Amino acid sequence: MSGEPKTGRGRASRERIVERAAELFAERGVAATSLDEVLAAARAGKSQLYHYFRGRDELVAAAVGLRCAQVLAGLTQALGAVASLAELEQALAGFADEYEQMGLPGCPIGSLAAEVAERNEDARQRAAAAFDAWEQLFADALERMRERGELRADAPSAVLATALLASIEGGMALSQARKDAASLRIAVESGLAQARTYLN
Amino acid sequence: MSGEPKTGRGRASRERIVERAAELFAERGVAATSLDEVLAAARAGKSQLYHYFRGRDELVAAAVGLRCAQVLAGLTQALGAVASLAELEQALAGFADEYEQMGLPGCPIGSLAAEVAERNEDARQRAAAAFDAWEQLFADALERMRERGELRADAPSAVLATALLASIEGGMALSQARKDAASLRIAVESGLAQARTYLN
DNA sequence: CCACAGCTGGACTGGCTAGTACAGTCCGCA
DNA sequence: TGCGGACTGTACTAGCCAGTCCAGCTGTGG
Repeated sequence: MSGEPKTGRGRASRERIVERAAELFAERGVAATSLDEVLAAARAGKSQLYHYFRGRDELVAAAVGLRCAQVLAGLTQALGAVASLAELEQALAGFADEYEQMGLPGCPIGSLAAEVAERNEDARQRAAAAFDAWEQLFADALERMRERGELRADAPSAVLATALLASIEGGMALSQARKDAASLRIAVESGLAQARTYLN
Repeated sequence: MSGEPKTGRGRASRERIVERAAELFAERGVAATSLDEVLAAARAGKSQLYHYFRGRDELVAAAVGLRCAQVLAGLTQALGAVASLAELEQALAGFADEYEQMGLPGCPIGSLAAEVAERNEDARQRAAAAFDAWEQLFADALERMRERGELRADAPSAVLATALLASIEGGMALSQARKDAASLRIAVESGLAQARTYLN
């Protein structure tokens, strides 16, 4: 029953499994990845998996959580210090470039979220929390711009952050389906334009 | 090998299969629906399926195509005659209400697109074409507004349409993950605000 | 009323899946 | 050295899956 590892060796095994699962789920999709594939990649056996997880769903939730944490670490790196519109523009342009270079996959969080939302409540909550955190990064950045006087005092940073995130998320969805980065770039620009509305 | 039906009876069988497949794929996801489930729902046997389709992938592509056509029919109904910002606002508010009432599923096109994009080129193209058509509905509506003098002559209707669609798509993704319609409403409002920028 | 192409029912195959069972190995500790 | 709990390798089960196969039904043109 889903025991936490109690030795360094056990912890290493558990982590190896979750890491590989997160990679494979992100790469091929959750439904399209079997436990056997995960275990082969992690060089582990069934007994390890069921020693640490109650079943597939619990592994999926853990892997989604790990993936979200990894993505958020990158986003925090890129957005955590943004305090001007120019910096935000630059960060988002970098994001779009990276995304295009990876061959226009889905959103690393959004794809998992969509696949998991109706089927695994725990995993859904982790993805939703990741969206919240991402949105908060935008809100904080906008707040900093406001404090520095770049944005007007009445700029609704929380709302703008939601709108910006939705634009980016939708832009990635369109770009993935169309295999063309143009949609994402337009969406990002539109989100930024919305913020510029409140420029001082 | 994927023969088109040559009698009314055959055509009815093929259609029954595709219709049920489209329903089940939309409801439970493509990967989570087996051919046996589709065939049971359509009251058909394996031999019928393989009489009309080369295999699963071809059925998936056909079902995605049908679903997209159905959704587009509804969208055309709602957006085809929009010629003012007020009408656009009303149509989108209606769309958000409907979406919320359905219990915040994913986007009827976007979910299929995301699931299918990396795995079934034919189906991906059909979803992408549906996005194109949806976007064109927005572009046409904005164009009508411009012709009527509501929008300035320099309003870039194609770009605004892409941005609006991305906002909506992303809003639905966020709302699905969060199980809260607020994100979608904010995203829609943001897309509209972008258009209002070009109001005369 | 027959021929025959189009269509249909459903049993069957082989491979893969999640999950179980169990016989171990490893290692800190006394 | 040997006890005991943590951990591991692997064979196994039962069920499901896509896809195959073929015998038989249907209904239309001659």
